[in-house]
Amino acid sequence: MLDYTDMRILEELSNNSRLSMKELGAKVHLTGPAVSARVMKLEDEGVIEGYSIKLNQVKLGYFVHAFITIITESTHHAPYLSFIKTQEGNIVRNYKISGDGCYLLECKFPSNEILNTFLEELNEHANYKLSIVIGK
Amino acid sequence: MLDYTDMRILEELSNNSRLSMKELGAKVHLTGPAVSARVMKLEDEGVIEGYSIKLNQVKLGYFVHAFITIITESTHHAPYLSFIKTQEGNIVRNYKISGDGCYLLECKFPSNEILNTFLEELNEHANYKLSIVIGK
DNA sequence: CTCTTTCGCTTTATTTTTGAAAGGAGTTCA
DNA sequence: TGAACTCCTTTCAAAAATAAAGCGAAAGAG
Repeated sequence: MLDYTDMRILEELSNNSRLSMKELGAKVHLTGPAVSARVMKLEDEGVIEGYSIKLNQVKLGYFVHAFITIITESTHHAPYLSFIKTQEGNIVRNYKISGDGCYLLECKFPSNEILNTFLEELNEHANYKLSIVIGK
Repeated sequence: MLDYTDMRILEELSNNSRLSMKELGAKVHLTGPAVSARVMKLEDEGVIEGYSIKLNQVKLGYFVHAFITIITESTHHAPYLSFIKTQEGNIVRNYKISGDGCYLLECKFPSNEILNTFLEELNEHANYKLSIVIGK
């Protein structure tokens, strides 16, 4: 289904999704129209879900990056879920998980103070375990 | 430093980094050359770190997505770190964290069998707690 | 207040890229 | 052998990017 050239295309677009079709073609030894047709096929098949940018969160003012394991006390998660919907600016992703907790929440904050406020509000809806990202 | 238009640009490029400068300009009420200049400035400042694609991991054959909290027994992490370097295809990211563990490892696997093999090898270098991603 | 500089934008014009269309080579299958 | 299909290249018109020139508002100096 996906051949080596397709993998190479995905690799190159992962590194730089703004390559022109001509440049991308040169990298994978195809002409512009040929590579363009393959990319469109990958989009249609849903292999490529979208095109995005990598942002420097520190330069956007988010100095704190954290993962929070959520343990909801009760069996209904709605209060927690509606709470995080009010916190979209700080939330990167909310993964439903099996294992040690119900959710794994990846989030970002401008400061520890704001993280602290967040945690206090969070604690009204769920228990948590906090991991601050130090590197990489 | 970053004004409202810059934020709008980042928002639009996050949704679709392959917009033409002309289309992007229309969305933020600028001409092509004007947006292009702003985007180049955002790149030079390092706010935009790169352009990438979102891939459907399931369609690439990765059916299992997991977060693994790593607890290294000894104080030197080198054995663990060199082990994960041999596993690049399965590893999305390795975060150094404070909190419950030394690292948080995000990874993906084609099957539970391959995850199992990975865990057995991992266990030679570190203890771990496994969380499988179920959704979102 | 006026002159000058700077900044950010638009307009214009050239170069480059995209994308549609036509056609060719290799493969499969009857 | 030849029809149908796939995947590519070539060609060319339309669209976009890019470089350059110029405009107008804001800031600073005399």
